Amino acid sequence: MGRQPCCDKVGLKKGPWTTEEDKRLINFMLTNGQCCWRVVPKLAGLLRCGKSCRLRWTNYLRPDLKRGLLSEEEEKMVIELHSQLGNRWSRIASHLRGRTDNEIKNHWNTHIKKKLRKMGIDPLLHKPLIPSASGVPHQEQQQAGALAERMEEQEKPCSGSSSEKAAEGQVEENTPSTASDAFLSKSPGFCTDEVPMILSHDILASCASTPTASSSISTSSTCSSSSSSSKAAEIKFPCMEWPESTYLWGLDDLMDGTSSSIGGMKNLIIPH
DNA sequence: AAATGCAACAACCGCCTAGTT
DNA sequence: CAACTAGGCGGTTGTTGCATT
Repeated sequence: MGRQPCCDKVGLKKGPWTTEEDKRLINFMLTNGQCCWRVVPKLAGLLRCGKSCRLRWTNYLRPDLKRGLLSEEEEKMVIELHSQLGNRWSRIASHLRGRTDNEIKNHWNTHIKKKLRKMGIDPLLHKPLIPSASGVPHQEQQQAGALAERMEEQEKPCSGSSSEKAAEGQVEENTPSTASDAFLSKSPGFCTDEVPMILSHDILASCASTPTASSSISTSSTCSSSSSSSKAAEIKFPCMEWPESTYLWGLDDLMDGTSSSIGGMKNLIIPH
């Protein structure tokens, strides 16, 4: 037989996370680090499934996350990476320090898509939009098919982790071939060669040492449109950035009045 | 000031892959 | 090797807050 089921899904809570739940999860993660998600809700005293905890942690509670809108540079990077990788948000996110796949996906759907369309660039294929009599949906359908073919071609040489490397290699080696590529190439100094990969030891190192790029950048260049978020940005916290909800209950509360929990952060293994 | 519409984003759902027994 | 699950990913939906009427 295989593993035990992740959760019985009976009596589990759904919907938005409460402050209390966030607090419990953060406390647990700080104390124990990331382990088997299946046991996290049980040990943390949460009526959530492990999947939900993982999502909440990776997308919102992780201390190394940047908050607020993507900067112009980040947007360019996303467009460039999307032109090469398609909707592979997690892979795109891995090139952007402190950003999650969910965040990038949302930003793409709400901001970048519109921007590109306004500029006459198709957000799917990164090529100039061609007005067709049959309407956009049909056109997009064709383009989606073309993209799929393109992606397949990119993936052909190998599979699994090796294909991942291949895709990344292509990102670095490809010359501008699409409209958005051309647009991006107009921006001097932007090059995917310079895109840093986030490795777990980077994160750990940044938490353990000096304030990171995320803590210095996010408060200024990526300030959120919401007033509450900018309120959160006013509060300084050494070497890591916490979401607004975290600020609300106070650091003493969160850290349990000890610095040992921060030390515990060193043991965290953060994916991406 | 209230109602309505829209935009942004957090969270869920379902599928896929890799790992375990 | 087959059966089964955990974890991860991408698509979609639901909720919330803001802007406009």
